[in-house]
Amino acid sequence: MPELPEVEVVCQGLRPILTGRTIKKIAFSIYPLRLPVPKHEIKKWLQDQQISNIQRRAKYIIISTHNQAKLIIHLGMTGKLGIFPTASHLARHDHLHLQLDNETELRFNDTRRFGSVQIISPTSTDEHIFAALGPEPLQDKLTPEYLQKRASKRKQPLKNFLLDSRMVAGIGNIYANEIAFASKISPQRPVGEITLSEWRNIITQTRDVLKRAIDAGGSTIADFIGANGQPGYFQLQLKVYGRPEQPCQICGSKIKKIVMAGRATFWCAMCQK
DNA sequence: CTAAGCGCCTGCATGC
DNA sequence: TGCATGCAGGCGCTTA
Repeated sequence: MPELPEVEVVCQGLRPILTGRTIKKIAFSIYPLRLPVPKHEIKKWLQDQQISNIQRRAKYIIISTHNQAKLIIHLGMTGKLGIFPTASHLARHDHLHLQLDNETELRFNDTRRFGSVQIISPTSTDEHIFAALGPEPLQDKLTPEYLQKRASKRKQPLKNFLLDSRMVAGIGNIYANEIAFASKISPQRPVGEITLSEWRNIITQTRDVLKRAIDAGGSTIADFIGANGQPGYFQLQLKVYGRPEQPCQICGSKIKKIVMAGRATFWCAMCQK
């Protein structure tokens, strides 16, 4: 499910619910996630701590506590977070639950276990989890000049470049496709030859696509808080992703599908050059 | 340094 | 009905 907009919606939904709550009890499943779960450290730093804030960086969810610890959750491909009554049954693939001081608990469920749960201790200045990440697409640090510089002399296709979190943070396969379409640039165009004004437009389109997706997901926050954790009706607005052989909404020619960097890639060969 | 490929997992749709 | 195959929205590691 989750790319930047979905993760942002999750953070927005969790913020008013979790902020100010105290973590009373922490438990884990026996299954490993993609990275080793530091169970002992998590209990050590989060037990009986009050939650101070919920933030997002790239696709990471950051749950901060008053002792300056940070719980870092990545949803991977199939991760979900939800709030449930403490008394309710755990579901298959629930891997972490944080019992709160109001008879509810936060549960992390991840079928494929591509997600991760990490902790940054209060004393640590080590933020290596985030060290290599490029700028947030919705923040001012992302500029046309920056992108042109990172792209210079590279032959890498635009779509692969957009998917590289070291260049820009948080863009996944769906939105890389949608951004290339909105920018009218082929996903296969080598980034080294993209002009400054094209980069300016790519940034504009990126922000537009992501913001509209966040807004669409935002309307379903109430759903996700309950049982099913399925944010987002933005899929109804997707122009190319998942629409092979269907007519382009701009020119009517058939949407093409190929595989790039091992990922499904969709585009309109008429509109995107 | 860049760029591509693989593996980690489960579940679902499809075709025989 | 069963079984094999391919595919899925991420990302870190290895290889060239």
